[in-house]
Order: sequence, then structure tokens, then C-alpha cells
Amino acid sequence: MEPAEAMRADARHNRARILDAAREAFATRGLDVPMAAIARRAGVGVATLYRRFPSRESLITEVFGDELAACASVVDEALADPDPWRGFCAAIEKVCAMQVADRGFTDAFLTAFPDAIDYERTRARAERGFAEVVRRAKAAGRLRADFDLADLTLLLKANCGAATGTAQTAAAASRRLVAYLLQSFRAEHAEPLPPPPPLTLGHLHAPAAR
Amino acid sequence: MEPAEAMRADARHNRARILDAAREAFATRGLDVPMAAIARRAGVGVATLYRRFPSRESLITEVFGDELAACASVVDEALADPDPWRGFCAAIEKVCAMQVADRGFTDAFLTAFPDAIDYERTRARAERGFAEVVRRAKAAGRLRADFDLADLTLLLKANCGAATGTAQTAAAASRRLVAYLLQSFRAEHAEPLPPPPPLTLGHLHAPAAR
DNA sequence: CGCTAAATGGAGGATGCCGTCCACTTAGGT
DNA sequence: ACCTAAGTGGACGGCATCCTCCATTTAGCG
Repeated sequence: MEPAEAMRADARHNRARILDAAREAFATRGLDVPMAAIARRAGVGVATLYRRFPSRESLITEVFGDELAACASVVDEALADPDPWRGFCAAIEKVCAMQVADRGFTDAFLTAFPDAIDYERTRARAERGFAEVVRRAKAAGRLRADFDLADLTLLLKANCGAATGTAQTAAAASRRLVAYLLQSFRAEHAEPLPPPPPLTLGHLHAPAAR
Repeated sequence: MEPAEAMRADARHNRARILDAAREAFATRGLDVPMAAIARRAGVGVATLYRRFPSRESLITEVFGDELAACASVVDEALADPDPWRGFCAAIEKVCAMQVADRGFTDAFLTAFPDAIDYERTRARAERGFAEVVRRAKAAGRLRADFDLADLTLLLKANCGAATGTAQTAAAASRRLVAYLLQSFRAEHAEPLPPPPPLTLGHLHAPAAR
């Protein structure tokens, strides 16, 4: 169902309109926005929407594939920074800012996508890259040694929680939370901590199954 | 509609059953649980539920009134502690643990209750008490001077976000997050921070109105 | 131009929740 | 024991969303 496939020109055009509409709708109203609303915004019928994206999930993964790629490139930037600690901080700040700017993006990180292969691969790459950033920052003696990769997940989830409310307050809250946490991640502030939760970026998903 | 009022014995009994059922349902399934499910669990018809609690909101405020009171008493305990920093930490840890233990409690903190007078009053009292704890902890030189009352709101919201997933992982995540944040609240770790968001415990409510 | 398969849009059945209405039941005073 | 008003349960109409089906339109090739 890729746009490059031999689709009729009008179909390809409508597909693009749907993706634009979905991106905007998800960003402002969250992932729960009715499919009909997306279709209306795109100026197509619901049937067209369902033909291109059989499930809401497929639409979401397509829409947020780009943003996920942006996350991955943030990690790459961090790897390119000669100062690993600065790279570490910058990466976290950027990703959290992205989360704040797009409500759907936040939601997308909290929802499970069992069959988004491409998604998984990109995320795995980002995770590996980040692990390397962490390793270097620890080696440089700037990041506390007991920082766990799961702490990134923890921070992202916490940031999701903090980033509710008005756009302005959400931004301010996120910035301050991140600043606090980055301070406590510094090596010189290290003090005993409770064990990290058994979370990976993968476990960011699959919420609320108590 | 208080239970003490002259209600028939069976009505009072059913009211109690409804409250129990609602407490349990909210705790496990969140505030969105269907009213019918609560009624079924309580062994009554929906009409009975609606008669006692005309709106979902009134039911919620009644159910979480107790838990809110528990929060207030946590603050009182903190005030009673001769070591203000220890009191501060203990209060935060306790409230966060309560949030983790009860999914509905978390949701309740994120929902607006325009007409819950009693609620508001208790919360205002808790907020005043906590402000005093903060003042003392700062005076003792243990809490950083730029800690803002809004930071409590920030922490609670962040904790909400972190406390998703399995009960176990949620508990572990919350504990670690709180430990990290308490470390960065310490006076000796103080470094410049972005300004606090304009949040009070009151603004904890009214979410997601972008 | 004309044809055909691809593409479309909107109607409509299914589902799930809300909140009300009403005919029946029962507590509890006399 | 009886009477009455308080109490009750479940059926019901309303609404929103999901997703499918199908009659109609249209792109694009020969």
C-alpha cells in the first residue's frame, strides 16, 4: 500500500491528503480522534480512508513513522557530538520537546503496535544508538554509573504525564522536569537508588494491563 | 444524599455497596469504567446508581474523598516530623505510592471537578500544609531554594505518567522516578533551572484543553 | 472517443454507553 | 396485618463510533 506502488494518480493524491489530515488531527486531538473526522478533514469518504488504512493502527504507524525517524536522527546527532554528556542531554531535551509539541506523538509512544515491523526496526536502531551515547557519557565520568537504559523509558513516560494541559504550561512543565532529571543523572549527584523498572523502549508500549 | 440522612435501611445498604463497587472498579479500570459495570458489581440496577449519584462526577468525588483525606493526613504527618526534609521526602513518597496503587486515584487527580466544594477545601488545606513543609525544609537548608510549589504538581503528573503498565513495573518505575527527583530537589544539587510552570495543585486538573 | 477496472462516498447495520421512565416491590410506621 | 411512600431494576430511546457494502464516478489506456 506504499504510495510508490502503481496507484492511480487520484488515489495517490488522496492518500497524501489523508496522511496530512491524520497528522494534524492526531497532533491536536490525540489518537482517539474518530476516523470519520480524519476523513472529513481530508475531504474524502470514510470508505477511502479504510481502503488505504484498514486499521487505525496502520494509519498511526504510517503517520508517526516520520516522527520516529526524527527521533532516530536525534540520537545520531548525539552520537556525533564530541562531548558525550552534552549529546546525551541534548538528545533527551529534543525528544521530550517533540513529545510536548505533538499530543498524538505522546500517545503513540504509549500504545502498542504489535505488527509495525519498520517501526520496531527504527526503534531498535535508536535504542542501540542511545545505549552507545550512554556508554560514552558514563566513560567520560559525567553520567552516573547506575543510570539504566530503562531510565530513558522512565523519563519519557514521566514526560508524557507532565506534558498535559495548555501548550504553554506543558512546555514549561516538560522543560523543568527534564532539567531536574538531567541534574540527578549527573555522576557527581549519584546516591543509592531503588532498582530500575524492567522496562525497555519496547515496554514503553502495552500500557494499563493490570 | 448523605448516608446519615433519613434513608431507608435498604437504601443506605445499597449506597454502601455502590461505593465499594465503584472504589474497586475505579481502582482497577480507571474512571472511564461504564456506570452499568459499577451497578452490576454492586448488585443493583443502573437506576439505583443514578438516583444516589446523579452524575459520574458526584460518585467519583464521594469515592475519592477518603483518599484525598488520606493525602491530607500524609501532609500532617510530614508537619509532625521534627526533620522537615525527612518529612518532605516521606510525604512525597507516600502520595506517589498511593497514586500507583490506585489507577482511579491517578485519573481523579487529572480530572476537573468544578463543584466538589469539600474536595477543594481539603485540597487547599493539604496545599497549605505542604507549603509549610517546604518552607521548613528550605529553612533547614536541605531543600533547594528555587523549589517551587508547582514542582509538586509537576512531580505528581510525572508520576502519573511513569505509573503505567503492570502493577509491579509501575511501582518500580514510580519509586525510581521519585528517588531521582528527590535527589535533584536537594539543596546541594541546586543548579539553574528553567522557570517553573504556572501550576498549582488546582491546575493539576483541567487537562488536555489545547 | 469509448471502455473498463480502479477508486470513491455515503448509507446503514452493529456495538456500546448514557441517562430516564415506569410498573413493580418492600420497608417500616400504625 | 395493612398501607403508603420510598426504593428498585431493567427496558428503552438517544447518541457516537466503527466498519462494510454497493451503486456511481473517473482515470488512463488503446
